[in-house]
Amino acid sequence: MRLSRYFLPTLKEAPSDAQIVSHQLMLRAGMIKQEAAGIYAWLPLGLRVLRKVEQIVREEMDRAGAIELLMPTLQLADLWRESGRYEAYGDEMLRITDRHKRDLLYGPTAEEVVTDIFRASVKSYKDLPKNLYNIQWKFRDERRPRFGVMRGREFLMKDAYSFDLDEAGARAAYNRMFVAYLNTFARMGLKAVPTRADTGPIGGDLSHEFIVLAETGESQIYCHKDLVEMGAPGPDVDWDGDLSPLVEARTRLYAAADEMHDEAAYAAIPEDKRLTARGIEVGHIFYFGTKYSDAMKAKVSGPDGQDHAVHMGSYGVGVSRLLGAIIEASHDENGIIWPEAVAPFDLALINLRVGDEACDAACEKAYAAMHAAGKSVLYDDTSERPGGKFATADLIGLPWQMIVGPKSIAEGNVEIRNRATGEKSVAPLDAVIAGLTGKPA
RNA sequence: CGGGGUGUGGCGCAGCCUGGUAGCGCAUCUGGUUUGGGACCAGAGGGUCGGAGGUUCGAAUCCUCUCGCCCCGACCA
Repeated sequence: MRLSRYFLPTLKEAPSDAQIVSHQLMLRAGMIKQEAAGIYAWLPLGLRVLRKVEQIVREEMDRAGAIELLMPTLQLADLWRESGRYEAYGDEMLRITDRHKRDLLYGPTAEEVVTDIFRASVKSYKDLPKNLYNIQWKFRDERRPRFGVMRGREFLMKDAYSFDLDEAGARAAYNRMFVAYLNTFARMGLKAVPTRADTGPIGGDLSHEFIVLAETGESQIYCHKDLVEMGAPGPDVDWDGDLSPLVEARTRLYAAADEMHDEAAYAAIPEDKRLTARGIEVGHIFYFGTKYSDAMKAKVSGPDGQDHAVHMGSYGVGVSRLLGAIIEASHDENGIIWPEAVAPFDLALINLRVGDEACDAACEKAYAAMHAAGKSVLYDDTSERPGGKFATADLIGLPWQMIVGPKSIAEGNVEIRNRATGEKSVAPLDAVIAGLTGKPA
């Protein structure tokens, strides 16, 4: 993409509304524009990142055996009356009436809809287990939206729902999601700590929040240090096998947010292994038994010939929130530093002297070569001055910057700079292209 | 929802206390000089001061109401 033709409204100063660094940087980098409290338009650069994050979530869900569908944003109130949540949900639910005076709502979550879909066709235990998910916009009319996309009213969420014949099956489904979440966040360059969470009226040990460590996070967490560095199991696990050892290796170590904190258990951790930190909740998984299947009569025939209410779990990832979390975890005083997996473009190609024959030719060559190799490039072909170009490139945080100027190109060289490390080197154009594309010069 | 702020050109702000018809920086446009880390000179455009009502000869400024947005608190992907 040529910057001269792109839509990238960057800001030198952050709007005073933005209080935390990720919000400020998203606005300054031209990723989002606020339309109302907690409601944002996704500008081209922001949308590219959102799509990348979404795709990673999708791939990891698919790998774990979940099946994607897409449920509507507008749901029927009657379905929620059936589950008993229509009145209970309160003011956070955006209620809408259509021209026929029928009560609708903008879905804050989708247990009712997915249960309705499930019960309409699944009648036998032989069709289990199933895990259905979608990545769809949600709306929760928060009392106080804040921090940009971290707590928007409208937000993009991946929500998955598992259906099993019994608790043992549900536990296996839970473990698959647990491992999938570890892999998902790791791919985005995040260290997400699974912390025990409140299971509500269901009880038991099957609810975890995944918290990304970041100084500006909203949650205070207490955990065993080893948990942070334990890493993710990776894709090559036996998804149909017993994943509990992987899960237990992590749940065995203490980790809790302040509302679940147990000071005595924390004190039992060796002192040099204790970690208290701030964090951002990016995922939440839980098992809720037959709460909805009972209320909504989602039953299957079991091997015993009897009807059984299915055991369900739900698994959420705040996709749009993840962008904020990634930036909170990865930025410096100059701007965003995107992990390669989610960067909106692979390379910032900076032409320091647009109109100079040698500079233009070198940039065009690099631009074409990168595209031929399947890499995405944001080519700054504007007549902006060098200082501004560098500032913009740092602000939007692409992993690599190739700097083409008249001084170095006279010797056939360009500069290549890594945004994260700041390391620079000067080398012949072809060698730099080869390094970036993985193809020999 | 309780408490506290705030609203003046695209962004950041001053002016308000003590009423006299709107200003600064950045950005934008034109011309020129420049060009390796947010240039310089000259010129230009852009604001019914969130909205409504009131006081007054006169309101960005004072009063009333209202809307938006932000922060702190209790809840959440």
